[in-house]
Amino acid sequence: MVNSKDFAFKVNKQTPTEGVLPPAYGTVIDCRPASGKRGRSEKEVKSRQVRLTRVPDPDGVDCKRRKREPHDSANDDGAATASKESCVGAMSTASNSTASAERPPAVRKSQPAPTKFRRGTVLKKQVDLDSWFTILRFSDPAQLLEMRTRIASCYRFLRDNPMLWKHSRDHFYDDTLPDPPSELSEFQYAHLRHGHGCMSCHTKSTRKTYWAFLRRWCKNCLHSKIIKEHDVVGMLKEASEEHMLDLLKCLPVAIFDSWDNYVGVGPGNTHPQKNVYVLRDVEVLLAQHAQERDENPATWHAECRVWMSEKEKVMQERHDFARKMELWEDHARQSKSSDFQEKKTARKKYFQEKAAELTPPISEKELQLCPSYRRAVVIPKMPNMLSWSQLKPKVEKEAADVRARCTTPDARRLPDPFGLGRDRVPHHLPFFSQPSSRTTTPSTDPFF
DNA sequence: CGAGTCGAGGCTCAGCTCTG
DNA sequence: CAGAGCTGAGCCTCGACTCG
Repeated sequence: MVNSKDFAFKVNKQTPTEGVLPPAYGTVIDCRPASGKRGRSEKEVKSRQVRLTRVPDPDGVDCKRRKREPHDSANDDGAATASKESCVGAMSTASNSTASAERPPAVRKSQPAPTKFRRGTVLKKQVDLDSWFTILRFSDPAQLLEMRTRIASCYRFLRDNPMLWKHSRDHFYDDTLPDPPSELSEFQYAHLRHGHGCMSCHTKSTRKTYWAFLRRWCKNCLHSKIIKEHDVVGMLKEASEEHMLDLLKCLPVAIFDSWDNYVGVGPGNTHPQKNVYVLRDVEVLLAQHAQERDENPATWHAECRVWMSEKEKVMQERHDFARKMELWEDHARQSKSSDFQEKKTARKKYFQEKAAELTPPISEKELQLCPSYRRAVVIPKMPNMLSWSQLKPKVEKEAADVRARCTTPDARRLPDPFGLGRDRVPHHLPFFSQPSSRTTTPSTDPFF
């Protein structure tokens, strides 16, 4: 920020982006005291935004340091314009400088200030739907889901624009997420990925989605709904012994381990893993099978195979998708975990370096004894000056406490802080140096 | 200049997942 | 199957910023 007599000139954040950059601008904030004529005649002195001009500095003299010409002072109202023109003039070539000098100063219409959002204040100007579409295309799918479920006015818009979800998904996950199967809408897909809560008993904390079943259930609900393969075979045999094996292929299947934990999408053949189905899926399939058979008894024998192959195709698509999704989740989990580990390591290293620079320095072993440090290094975020400034006073206090404890006459009765044994205290630490056998009183030196 | 707002980061805890 | 580790939600504090 540059202060120039009654004006504060703030350079707004210019985030670098791809492609052609928008013209840089700053905000001129009018700080003149509302006195004299201005204070009475003008209702409101508005701050304004102006474009910034890149000024080459061949002579090492920039616009701000330019000597003020006598005619400048004569025209105080046009000071800003004149100054701006001189900057532009410095950038212009010789050929166009004359032309630009002759041209009357262009009156640039100041941009309206961006709308400020205030809690409890309804915006007067509505944002049009095209703008919303563009904004939401680049939003986090989890955020879209939140908006669709919580904001009534967004519900229809998000419901009627499936491409919005797809673009948001592709953009946010960089095209790495598998496309949903045909039986799943984009919203349902997002709901399974980002939603929380059991879809049966509505337990809030459930997060695990069983992609083989396209459902998110808590463990209790999952176990109450599943049925083992030999029971399914019995049910199918009872309905249609002839088509039993084909019907089995029309059902979503998952693999469970010997402790009844979900392993992944099925079918699996390795012992002791077992194939598990959802009872409701079996019941629905059998009901549909019976209905189709009863509606067309004459042609059913011929149509049965077509009907089942359609079902099988859908199920195959689901299983392929579920496998891809589980692989993706595995990969995402691993990369997230290694990313967190890197951040924690960086945090540890940064805090240790900063602690070593203190007076007196705090060593790594001392840090390990500070609860605040131990808590701080498990937070999976990159360290910065702010996080260190928050940790520093706590660590200094705790390290001082540790030192005080270790030097009191009772210290020998306290648990060994390093677990190294009383005679093996780290001698490199100044405050752990062994007291002389002749001195029995604690040292009066604050740094021991 | 004080009150209000907002976002970032710290911290805790319950529930979930992983591993042996 | 149990325990360790991870994760996200919720709450809190603090500093930056805005408004009246």
